[in-house]
Amino acid sequence: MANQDDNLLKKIISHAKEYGFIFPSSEIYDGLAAAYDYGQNGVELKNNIKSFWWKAMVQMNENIVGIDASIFMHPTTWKASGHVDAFNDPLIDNKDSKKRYRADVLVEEYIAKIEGKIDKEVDKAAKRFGDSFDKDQYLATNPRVMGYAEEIASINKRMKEAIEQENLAEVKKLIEDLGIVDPVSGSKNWTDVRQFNLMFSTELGSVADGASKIYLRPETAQGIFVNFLNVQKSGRMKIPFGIAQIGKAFRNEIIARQFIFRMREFEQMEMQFFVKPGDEMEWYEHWKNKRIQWHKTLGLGEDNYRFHDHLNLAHYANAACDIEFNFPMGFKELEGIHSRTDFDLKAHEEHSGKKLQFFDPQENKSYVPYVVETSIGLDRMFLAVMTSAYKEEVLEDGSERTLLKLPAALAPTKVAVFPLVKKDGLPEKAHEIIDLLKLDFSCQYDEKDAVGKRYRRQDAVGTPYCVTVDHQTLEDNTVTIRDRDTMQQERIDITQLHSRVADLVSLSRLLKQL
RNA sequence: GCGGGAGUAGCUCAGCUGGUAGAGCGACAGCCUUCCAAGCUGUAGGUCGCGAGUUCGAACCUCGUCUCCCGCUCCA
Repeated sequence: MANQDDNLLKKIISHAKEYGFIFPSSEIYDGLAAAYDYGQNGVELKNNIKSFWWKAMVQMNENIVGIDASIFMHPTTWKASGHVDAFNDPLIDNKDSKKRYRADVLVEEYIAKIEGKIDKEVDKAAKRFGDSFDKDQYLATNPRVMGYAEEIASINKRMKEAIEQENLAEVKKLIEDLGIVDPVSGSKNWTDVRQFNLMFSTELGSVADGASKIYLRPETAQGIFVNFLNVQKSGRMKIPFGIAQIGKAFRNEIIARQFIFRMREFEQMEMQFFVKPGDEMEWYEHWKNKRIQWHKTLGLGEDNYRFHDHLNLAHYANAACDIEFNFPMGFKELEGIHSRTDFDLKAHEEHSGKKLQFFDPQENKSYVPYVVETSIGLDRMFLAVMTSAYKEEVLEDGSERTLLKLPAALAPTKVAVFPLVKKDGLPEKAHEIIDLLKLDFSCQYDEKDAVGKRYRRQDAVGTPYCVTVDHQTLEDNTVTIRDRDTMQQERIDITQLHSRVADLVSLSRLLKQL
């Protein structure tokens, strides 16, 4: 099973490359780890996924609007969001237990042990001296306690200096000098200390002293939060309302793996829905339902989805779940739905000094709204679509075909048009048909090789419909239209072609089902 | 980071105990004119991941290095 699934991922990777969906980044220079480029078919599929999401979220909901915020944001944004403090850790691994620790935490724990010793001395002394015990005086005069205190001060000083100078070798040396052992393995077999920064930083030249270090955003959500007031005021938005955004985000993952599933540069489709405090659970349930409905409408297979409720909640959330998809490597997170409380807006109020509140005319008072977030990984969605679409079929005659059963509305090419043979005016007629269709649908023309081979080529890139011009076409203006999945053909009049195709491949057909 | 596997044509791979590269599919051009891959002819495409070393000679042996895949670790 595992092997088969490994093979499936490998096949999808090869297929994606061979047919222009996804290429390894900078391949001619040996590639760049975990970065991928979307090719000519990939970009179409990706754009179609975006479009389906955007229309489902923004166009279909009167109270949701979209924005496109800058990737660069004021550095304080990330202090407010908690990203700067929470993910700037010196990490160290124990080679025997294979456990990873925060180096500063190991040192703090060591200090805590010494503090424990001081406390013991204090307790002992308190018993000895009885009522006349003066703790402060004892701490200031007892030689043993003073020794401990000095040791703590010295460790703290070394640690502080090392961190400030970003001298990771010194941090390691400190751990070695202190003889700190792994609590699991009991060994002192440590790796070097490495700084783990979740966020990519870069320099912004023109910003004044000290503030020139800025980050590439690790999530798009903050671009929405900092624009909460702008959108609410300028759009005259009333609670409850939402702000949607599609955009790139960057995370320096410790390990980026599994094709486009976990990349350091990726694209998110997020919507933050602002609600009245107290209503958040109702809306959390609402969006759980809405989002799973969106997925199921695509028809990738209902069994391929499941919810996973978070038991350990993040610092900002009071409820959270994932929509997981059955990827080749198993069920993995595809989308997150989080009830983020008022954590973010409050944090931005504190750091910016601006009121980020909504005045409720009914209640005649202002409040900081609560937020329900839906956040889906676009690249992961792409992989989910590819995973469910990739099929190897054995046909009745024993021959095989490889095809992508993409939802028609997402397919990079909607219609391929072929002349049965490339003479007798058939190619010209085929081009006329393309001119008729290309205003609304992405089309491809192909006259090379036997027509069966051309069908297979289109199957491989997921084109849902192929139209073939034959000699009869010249007589009665009809063509055959062939369905990718069933390989069945139907002969229809050219004048009906446009409306027929529109009906089959349109996004609105899916949107109606939401 | 640790452990395992792998890098040869666009894809899948072969290449013997070392003798300076092959196949199938694919692509392109042409022939044929045919409604579901595999008819015929021709063409293009590889400093065998990269760098050293051993050797008269390295895709093959040695060392180093890079990249990819899988598992563990991390994933607000």
